[in-house]
Order: sequence, then C-alpha cells, then structure tokens
Amino acid sequence: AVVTSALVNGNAKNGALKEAYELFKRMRKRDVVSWGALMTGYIQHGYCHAVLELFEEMQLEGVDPDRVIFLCILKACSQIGGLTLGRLIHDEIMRTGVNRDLAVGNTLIDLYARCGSVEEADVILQKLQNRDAVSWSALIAGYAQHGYNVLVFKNFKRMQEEGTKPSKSVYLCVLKACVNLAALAQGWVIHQHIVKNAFDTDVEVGNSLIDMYAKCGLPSEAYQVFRMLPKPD
RNA sequence: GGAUAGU
Repeated sequence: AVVTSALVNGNAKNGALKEAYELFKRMRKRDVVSWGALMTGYIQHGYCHAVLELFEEMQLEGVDPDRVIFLCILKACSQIGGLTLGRLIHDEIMRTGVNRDLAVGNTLIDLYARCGSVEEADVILQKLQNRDAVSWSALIAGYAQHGYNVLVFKNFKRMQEEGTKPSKSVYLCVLKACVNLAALAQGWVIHQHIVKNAFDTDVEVGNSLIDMYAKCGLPSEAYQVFRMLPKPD
C-alpha cells in the first residue's frame, strides 16, 4: 500500500489522473493515504467536484478522514465557493482537534476569506496560535479580493507589529488596494518597503508597481520602475 | 508514501 500510494501520488501530480485513478481502483487495500494522494492530484488540477465525490465514496467505505483529506475538501470548497459544506467540515475538524494544525488553520482562513466571509476568517486567524505569513496572506488576499481596501492596510500593519515579514503575495495585495483607493502616497511608502525587502527585482512585483503608479497618476515613476526591471537576454 | 496563501 505504501508503494502504490506513492505511485498514485506520482501519477496524480504529473497530471496523469487517469493512470492514478486506475491504479487506485486496482489497489486491494486502500488506506487514507491512497485517498489523500488521489485527492491532492485532482485538486491540483482543479477538479474540485471530483474531489467532493471521492470524499463521499471514501466515507461510504468507512475510512476516517485525516488532516490531508480535510485540506483537500476545504480547498475544494474554497475554490467553488462551497461555504455550506465548508462549515460542516469545519465542525468536524473542531471535533477531531486538527484545527490547531497550521495548514488546516490556514486553509480555513482561505476558505472563509475567499468566500467573502472575511470576519470569520479573521476570527480563525486570531485563534490560530502558531499563525505565520501564509495565514496573514490568505486573510489579506480575501480583503483585497472583496474590496476591503482599508482592512488590507490595517492587517498589513498588524502582521508586522507581531513580527511577521510580509511575503510577496502580501505586497501584491497591498499594491492592489493602493490602486483601488488611488492612494499614491500609500503606494510610494509600500514601494520603499518593497525595495528595503528586496522584492523590487521580482517581475510580478515590478509589474504591480508599474500598474499602481500608472493608475494612481504618476506615469513617470511607472516608467522608472519599468526601466529598473531586469531585461531578458 | 499525501498538505496550506498572491498571479
């Protein structure tokens, strides 16, 4: 079962989902890891509904979910906006105690934030003892996506106050909030942060800086940033 | 032997 689960995983990750599934079906003793390997393959290729169907099937076989299964289901719910099922899974997670797991906590934050239930996402982050940069970026991305621009800034500040360095994703979200608010002064401050933390050589960050300056009414600075970006050779 | 955030 160990070897076959590894093979299922390999095939599933390479996008050979059919092969992974065939292999999986022929296993005589499938365990929770085999299910998890198959589900992560499906989720990584965007087959959310298939993951939910596999979950039904797994439960019918009497296999108890573990943290990886929960992660897959939560991610599937998050991607399809399945807040109702997500809440049910959340309840089950609370009963099993895996809610203190960092990845599970972060995925719960992502679920609620992405589905627009941002206050619930914030509550989970507050309760997550070992929250990290991913926890904050999941929350902040939710705020940015749903137009809570002021909360993007507030939480950008909060994460730094507790000593967590903003990641590239967070900077992209904050720049997006600057654009939404046409906040040039804020954008300039963020630009200084970005330079100080050496994210300015990153092409995606650079592109967002250009976008921000162009839309906030400072095309000359947009041009400067453009010129500073590394050229392909 | 399977895990979480931006594009």
